[in-house]
Parts: sequence; C-alpha cells; structure tokens
Amino acid sequence: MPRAFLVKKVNIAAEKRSWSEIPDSARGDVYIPESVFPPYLHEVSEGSIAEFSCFTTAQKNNTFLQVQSHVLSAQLPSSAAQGHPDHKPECHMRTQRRPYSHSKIKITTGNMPSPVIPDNANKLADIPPAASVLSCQVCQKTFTTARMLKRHVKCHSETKKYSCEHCGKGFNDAFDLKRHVRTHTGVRPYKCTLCVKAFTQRCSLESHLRKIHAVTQQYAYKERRDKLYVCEECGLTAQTRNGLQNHLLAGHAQRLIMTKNNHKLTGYTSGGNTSPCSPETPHIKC
DNA sequence: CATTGCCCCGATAGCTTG
DNA sequence: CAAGCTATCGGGGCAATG
Repeated sequence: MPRAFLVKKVNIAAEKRSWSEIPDSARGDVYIPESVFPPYLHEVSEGSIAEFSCFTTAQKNNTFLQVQSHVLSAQLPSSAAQGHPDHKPECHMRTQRRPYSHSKIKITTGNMPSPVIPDNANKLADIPPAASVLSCQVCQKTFTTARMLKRHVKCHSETKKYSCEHCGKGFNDAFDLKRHVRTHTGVRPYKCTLCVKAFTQRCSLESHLRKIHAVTQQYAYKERRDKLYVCEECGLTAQTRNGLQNHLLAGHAQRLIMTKNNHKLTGYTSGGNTSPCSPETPHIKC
C-alpha cells in the first residue's frame, strides 16, 4: 500500500462522498476553505451567465458577447481585467504557478451553471488557431478545437462522471479512475526488471529506472509505447489482447464476460522493446 | 460526413516518507 | 533532499452517432 496514499485516504474518508449515489445535478459543490482562494474568486457572482461560458475571439466581436466580456472583465481574474501584470492564465500552468489555487484543489464557485459553449463551436472544431481561437472564460486558456475546450471546461466543474467504488473519489476520465483503482487493488503492471519494485504508472517506473538504475528510456518526446494489456483483477500483464483474453478465460471468466460487455479490454502501453516490464509474469498474487 | 464520446497516453505538479 | 506515489490535464486515435 502506497505510503502517501495511506495518508491521503484519511482525507478522503473524512469527506465520504459517494459520487455514484449523487445525481449529477447535486454534485457540483465541494466545500473549499475560503482561505484557499484569493478574494477575487469569491467575488464571482453566483448567477452570472458568463461565469463558465467560453467563446471564440470571433464571437467577441458580437455585441452580446461584448457585454459578456465586460461582465467578465469585472468578474474574472484575467490579467487584462484586473491589471495584474503578474497574473498568468492557466495555460502557463505547466511552467508557471497556477493562477487561482494550489494544484489538485479543484475550483468551484458554488452553484455553477452549465458550461456554455459557443453556438458555432462545433463548426470551429479542428480549425487551426490562426483562423479561430477558443478560450476558456474561467482561466483564459485557449484551445484550437471546440472539442478540447469542451473537455477543458469540465476540469472547472466538480461534476465527475466516474467514481471509485472503493473510496468514492470522482474522476472526469475513465482511464484516470482505472489508474486510481490500482491504488486500492495493489495492481502494479509496471515492473522493474533490475530490482523487485513495481509501479502503477509507467512514469513512476521510468523515473525509478532513471534515478536508481541510471537507465534512460530511448523514446522520442511523446512517443507512444507498445500497449500493455493489464488484468486489473490480478495484475497480470500481457503484450497482446489475445494474451490477456486467454488469461481471463482461464482465471477470470466472470471478468471476461464483463469486459466483453464493455466491448473493450483494458490496454496500456508497455515500455516497448526497451521496456523493463515483464509482461509474461504476473507480479501480484493471482 | 461532421461531430462527439470513449479510451488511452505522456508530462508534470505536489505530496509523503525515509 | 531523493525517491516514490498519485492526481491532473492536454493531446490524439478511433468508433459510434446523428
């Protein structure tokens, strides 16, 4: 059991939220101590239609949206509106400090209206940024496609589509939930071949290899690794879908039925040919 | 055929522990 | 402080849907 997670579970238990039992309409609010946020965040009015709407630069020329922009200028902590030269939009979060709150603390404003996507957002999908820029009104982050913007807007919401049956924690992404569940099941698909350690995430293994064994994976930036098929029941990993399927047939017939119903087998990328993972052998009890 | 949702990924931040 | 763990989120492939 991960050390850090043991500590964090206390906090989770304290909240004891079961997302699956809460209707979407009721999931929106999570109490966050006032001290966490700067004062201007609390000034966002509850009923503002502009709060979570997102629009294109082209639409900003629209009169109605110009009005919205003025509202936003007064309400949102944009650098232009607030005259904070230090303020950086969230799009710089990777390299600079996040503008509103500590990372991993989700932002909520209370009764949050549904995100408003511009009417022509769909038509703007996949249009390069030079032609049109979609921006999030919450954090000013810009996206090149409406699809990306839509998904991004969800990260400002407390509504989670996927909840953990073990602790109730909610996630926006099914894969994130699947990865999280491993912290409960103990499944660690990524094994180090140079020692006995195993990890739930590839990046953890690669970090371990780099720091402990001085082994650097030879991958190009953002290069995809080969898929690694993981049995979430016992932690067995296979390099092929058939390999996992055979395993499921042999040992987890019930699981296979469920998987087939979902039309997909769980697949993860392995480290490729240079991967230290050992997909042939399960490392957790089976 | 365009759009959308699902799924999976990697990069990275922030945390705890020793 | 290093190592390890977990969560967050943007990117992108692909199949389903209207």
